[in-house]
Amino acid sequence: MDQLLSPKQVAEAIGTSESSLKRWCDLGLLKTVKTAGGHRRISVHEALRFVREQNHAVVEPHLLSMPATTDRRARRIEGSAERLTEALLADNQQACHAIVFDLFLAGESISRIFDEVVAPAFRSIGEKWECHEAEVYQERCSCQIMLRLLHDLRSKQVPPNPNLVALGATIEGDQYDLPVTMAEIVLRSVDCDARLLGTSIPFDSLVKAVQAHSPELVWLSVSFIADEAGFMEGFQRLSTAASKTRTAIVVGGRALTSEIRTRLSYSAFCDTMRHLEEFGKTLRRQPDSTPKKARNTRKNA
Amino acid sequence: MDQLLSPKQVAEAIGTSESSLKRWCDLGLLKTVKTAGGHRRISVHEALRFVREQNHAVVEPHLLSMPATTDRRARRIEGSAERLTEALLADNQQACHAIVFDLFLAGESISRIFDEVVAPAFRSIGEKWECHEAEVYQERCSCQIMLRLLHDLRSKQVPPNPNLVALGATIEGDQYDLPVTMAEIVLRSVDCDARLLGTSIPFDSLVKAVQAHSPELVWLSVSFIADEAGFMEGFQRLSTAASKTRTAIVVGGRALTSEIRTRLSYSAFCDTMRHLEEFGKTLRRQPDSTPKKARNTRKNA
DNA sequence: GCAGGTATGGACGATTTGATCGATTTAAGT
DNA sequence: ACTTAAATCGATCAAATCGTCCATACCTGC
Repeated sequence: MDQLLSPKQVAEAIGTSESSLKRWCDLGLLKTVKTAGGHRRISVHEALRFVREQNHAVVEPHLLSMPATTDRRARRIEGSAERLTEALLADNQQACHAIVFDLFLAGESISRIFDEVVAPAFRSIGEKWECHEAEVYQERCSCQIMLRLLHDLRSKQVPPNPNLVALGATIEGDQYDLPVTMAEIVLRSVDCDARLLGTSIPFDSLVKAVQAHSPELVWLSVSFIADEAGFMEGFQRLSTAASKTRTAIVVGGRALTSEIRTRLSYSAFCDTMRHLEEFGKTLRRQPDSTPKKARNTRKNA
Repeated sequence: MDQLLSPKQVAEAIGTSESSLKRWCDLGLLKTVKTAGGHRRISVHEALRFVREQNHAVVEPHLLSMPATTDRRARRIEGSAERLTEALLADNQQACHAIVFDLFLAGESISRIFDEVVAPAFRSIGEKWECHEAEVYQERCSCQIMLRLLHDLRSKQVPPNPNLVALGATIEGDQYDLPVTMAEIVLRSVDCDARLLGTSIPFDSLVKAVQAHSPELVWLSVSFIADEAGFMEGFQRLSTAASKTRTAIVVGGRALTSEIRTRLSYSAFCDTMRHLEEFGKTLRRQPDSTPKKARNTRKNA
C-alpha cells in the first residue's frame, strides 16, 4: 500500500493534467516525497487522502488500486498473459481493460496481443478448469469480460476500407465466439472491412451470404465439429460457392486436426492470429491476383 | 470512457450557453465534481443523465461520444420497431445505433425501448425467417449488431450502486444471449450492479457463483430447455442455495410455459423488461424486507 | 398592451488549467 | 558499471474557467 506513484500517474488516475498536479503538490495540497534527484513521489495512501479531502473525481480507479501494474512492465507482452489470467478469474474488468489497452496504446499489434496474451490466458483458464481449480461460471464470466473488451477495442479501430469485404462465422453447433470475434478485429486492423455474421451458422446460409455479398474473404473459426461428415459436405458446398464469387476461404480453430485439413479445400489455414493478419495483408496488396482457391496450402505447419 | 468534461464542452454539446449550464450546475440539476482550483467537471454519464431527465436537445452528439442523431421526429417509440427491423436486415449498424440511441437520449426508459422496439424487431425477423423471407445469417448478423449496440448502451449508463449485486445467466444448452444481456442493462438502469455471468451455465456452477458472491438477486433467462427433468432438478438446487444466501430469483423467457412455472419456486416471473425493471426498483427500495422466496408469485399474468 | 417575474446568455477582471520547452533524473537492458 | 530511452523537472504562457453583473428575451396575469 505504500507504493509510490509519479505525478503523471496520479494525474492520470484522477483525470487531470500533470501540470496541475505538480502545482497542487507545490501548494502543499498533496504531501510528496522527493527522490535524491528532486523528482516528486506520492504514496497511494496520500493520493487517496487527497481524493477524499477534495472530493475529487477518480477516473481510473485501477491505477490507484493496482499501482504495480502501472509501471513500464505493464507495456510489455511478457507476463501480461499471467496478469490477464489473474484479472479475469478475479472478475476484475477494469484490470483486464488496462492490461490489453496499455499494450494496444503502446503500439503492439492486435494479432500479437491476441496470440501471446489473450489466447494463453484462456488456455490457462481452461487448464485450471480441467484441474478443478476454476469454475465453469468463472470461465463464462471471463468470456463475457473479454467480449466486452473486444468490442471496445473494435470501436477504437480506424474505420476500415469498405472495398475489401470479409465475412466471418462459426459453423452450426459451434458457439465459441471469442476466436471468431478476435479474427474480425485482426482483419479490421489490416484495413479489411471484416463483418462477423455470427456463431452457429449453417453452411447453406453461409453460401447465401457469400452469394449476397460477394466478399473477397470468408473466415471460419472451427472450435467444435458436431457432425464430421456433415461438416465435410457443407464445407464443399461453401467452397464451390466461394470459387464462383472469387472469394478466398480462410479457416482456423482447434477442431481442425491435420487429418481433417488434408481433406479440405481452402485458401489458407491459420494457426495464429498473426497468420491471419499476414494473409489479410496479402489480400489487401493484391486484391485481384490473390490465389482464390488452392488445395490445402497451409501457411504454417 | 467516463471522462470529465468542462461546462463549456457540455454547453456546446447540448446547444446552450456556458452561463446557463453553470447556473444549472449550481442549482443541482447537474452533479459536478470540482478540481482543487474550483473548476467544475462533469462526467459524460452525468451529462447523458441530465439530457435524458430534462429531455434536452443534443446538438453535438460526438462531444458526448454518442452516434449522430437523426431528426427529432425520429425520437418516437411508434414506428421505431419497424425501422429497426429494416435496418437490422439491411446490415446497417449505424442506422440501428441511431434509432436506439435517439430514443435513449429522448429519455425513453431502457425497458420500454427493449419491450416495444428491440423485442418486436427480433420477433418480426423470426417470423420472416419462418416464412423464408429472411436468411439464418441475417438473423445471426442482426444479433451481432444488437449485441454490439447493447454493449455500447451499457457503457453509457451511470455506474451502478455496488451494494446491490445481481448475477445473471442462461442455463446449460441455452445460447440465446440477447435477452439475458438486455436484462442486465435493465437492472443496471435501476442502479443495480448486475453482472452477466454468461450463457449456458450449468446449475451446479450457478450454485457455486451464488455461494461465492451472495448476490441480492439472480436472474435467469430461459429461452430453451433441453432436458426438462434436469431443469426442474437443477432449478431446485439453485433455489435451495439462494434461500440460504437470501437471494431472490427472477426468471423469464419464452421457454417457461405456465405449465412449467407452476412447478417452479421463484421470487418473480417477468414477462417483459418493464416487469424486471419494477422488480429491481422494489429490491432497491427495501433491500432488507424484500420477499426473498415465494412460491410462484408471478408479477403479471 | 403592459407591468412584473424569470430564464438566458454575453461581458468583465481575477484565477486556474494544461500544453510546451530544454535540462536533468530515472530505470531498464547489457 | 555503463548506455540509452523514457520520464520528470521547473518555468513560461496562452487558453479556459471562475464568480459576478447586467442587458435582453420570454412568459404570465391583468
